[in-house]
Amino acid sequence: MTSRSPDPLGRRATILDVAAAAGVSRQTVTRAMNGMAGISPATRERVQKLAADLGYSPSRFAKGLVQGARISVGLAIPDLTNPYFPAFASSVVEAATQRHWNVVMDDYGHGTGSSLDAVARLAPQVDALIGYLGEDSDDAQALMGRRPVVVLDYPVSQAAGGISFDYRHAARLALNHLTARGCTNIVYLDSDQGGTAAGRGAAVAAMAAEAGVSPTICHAAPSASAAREAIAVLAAGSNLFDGLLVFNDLMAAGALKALQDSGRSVPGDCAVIGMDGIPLGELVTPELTTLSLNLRTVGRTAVDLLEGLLSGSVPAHSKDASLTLRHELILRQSA
Amino acid sequence: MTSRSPDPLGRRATILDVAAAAGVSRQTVTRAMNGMAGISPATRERVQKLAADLGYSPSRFAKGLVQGARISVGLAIPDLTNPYFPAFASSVVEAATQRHWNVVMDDYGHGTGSSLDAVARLAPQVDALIGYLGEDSDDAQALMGRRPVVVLDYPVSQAAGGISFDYRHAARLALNHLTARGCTNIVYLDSDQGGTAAGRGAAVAAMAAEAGVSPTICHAAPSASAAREAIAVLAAGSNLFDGLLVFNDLMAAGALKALQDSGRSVPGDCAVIGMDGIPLGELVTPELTTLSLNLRTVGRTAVDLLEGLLSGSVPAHSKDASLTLRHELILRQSA
DNA sequence: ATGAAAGCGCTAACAG
DNA sequence: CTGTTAGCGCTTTCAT
Repeated sequence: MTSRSPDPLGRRATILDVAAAAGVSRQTVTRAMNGMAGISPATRERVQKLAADLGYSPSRFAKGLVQGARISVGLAIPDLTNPYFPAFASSVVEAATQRHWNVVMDDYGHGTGSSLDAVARLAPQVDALIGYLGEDSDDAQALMGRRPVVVLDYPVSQAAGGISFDYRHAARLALNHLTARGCTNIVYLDSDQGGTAAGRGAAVAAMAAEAGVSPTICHAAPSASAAREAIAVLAAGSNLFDGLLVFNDLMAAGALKALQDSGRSVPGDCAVIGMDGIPLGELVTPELTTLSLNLRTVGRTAVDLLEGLLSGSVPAHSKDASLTLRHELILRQSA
Repeated sequence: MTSRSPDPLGRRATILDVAAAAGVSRQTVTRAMNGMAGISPATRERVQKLAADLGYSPSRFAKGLVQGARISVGLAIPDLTNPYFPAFASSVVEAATQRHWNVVMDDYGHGTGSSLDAVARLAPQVDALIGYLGEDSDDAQALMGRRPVVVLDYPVSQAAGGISFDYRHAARLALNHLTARGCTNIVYLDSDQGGTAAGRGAAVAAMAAEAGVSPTICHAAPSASAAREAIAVLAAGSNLFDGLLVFNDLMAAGALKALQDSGRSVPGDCAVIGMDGIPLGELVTPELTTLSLNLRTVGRTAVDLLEGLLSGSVPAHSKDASLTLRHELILRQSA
């Protein structure tokens, strides 16, 4: 293998270097590299080999500048560590890939970052944005200018479009099921973080009022371990709750463990309902009854919406740019 | 808010449009947009407002071309749906973000795609690649030319660098633990897919031979449900295995469910050990004993290595570019 | 404080 | 089949 080893850091070879080495014009190099017509097989191969030897790869910037490159969408996600988000991300990536878009992923939960940091990082790199942006949604759209932002799980105001969830519907489903089961002492374990939490908590409160039940509300950080601890404390107390609705499936899984640790049987002593419908729910014991969202659908819907926004077939801020999806109650063992 | 609504699809506003609208030179616009010195506050604000109204955002290509943009690394992953990969991806994203790199994510498991398709999509977009590339590793490096590829869980040959796992060590740990527990009839549930599977399977076989045990080998697709089914079938048979080592934690979780369904207690009737150490293991019942990898470390190591490769401080193909990480046995309840 | 010129690396549109 | 010209949108000089 002939190859000088060029400093990895130093200037990369350009098309001109290859052209010079081959003694041809840069156009010929273009033709060789892109499999275009109008070049003799001999030159093509010679050029290609030379290019490989020189370690030449075309600058995506130059190429993008002249050709207008494929769309890249930024995906801003709070925490890849909560299985909900990869499941969602996965479907976004899939739908994007089908359209020959690429997705630049940013997880802002890790550092101390806010979602706005993520957007700031993403904004110069992408043509559009999908994300769980919460209260930063408006600022995010400002940073993106005219480029569309699709906000998940937060009311669209400045954002071009968004997807919300009908939490009142979900809460009604869960509460009805619990009361129909005979639960009289219900607790709702909420996330202690704003944004989404507000939406879900408020809906649960409203629907509880409507159903004439008054659940105990408690809070924990949105992780399995925090939920486990919170429920452990609660279960150790005198509260003999017999129904538990949890902010999300991950937390519900933690709650299940705590209940089990405390010797309460599920659903015998206490029925448990999660929210999200992630695959994890089928792996825990007892298997988790949950308000399920088809994550595949959510991701696909977000990308479809974005496509509409990008093409102009869906006007930004229009009614069609604001979608609402509904949860469905999946009965498994825990309730 | 003054704003003509420009066709979303049509040509985006350029710096020249803004300059014309403001009646200044493009240079002044640059200065206004980038907060540079040498411009009166008045003009700056006027230009900024105009830019916003026109929906102007600078072309990342033009900018990248002239400035040399931040590094983007491609991340090629087989299946975001297996919790192992998001956990890994998460740490890569974190480490990359700290370096002001961005990561373009591609999940090739979804479609019928091979990892090479993912690399082909990624190659024109990125400066470097990290991925679970298996047998496509060499071709991937070819597609990337001189740009470094860090391969995970597969021997480095053409790739610039890689991270492998010491499966013989892992297998020894597990087998020793199982035999020390008194297991005499051990089964190894392998993935039915090549690549990584080969490495793990071979290591288990080798270490079993060394330990003088001869496990039953069975195969399933690398998903919880496939594993569950495979173990259900096995458990229904006459094989009274008392130790089960599983290809990964996800499959182990499925196996646990199957054992439970079949009425065999874990670890009483059968001890179970998983591999990977994903958080899921703590949520299942009984909690999963596993050969754990610190995923956070794996991701960070991959990014560190890539940084070395990129800067030239670690020569491609060198000894230092080939790292090996070891699993650690975490004892929980299942074995 | 502002403007003019040059050029980043590539490909499209024409020559020849 | 190959080479020449132009120009993508931006920032860097270097003037003014």
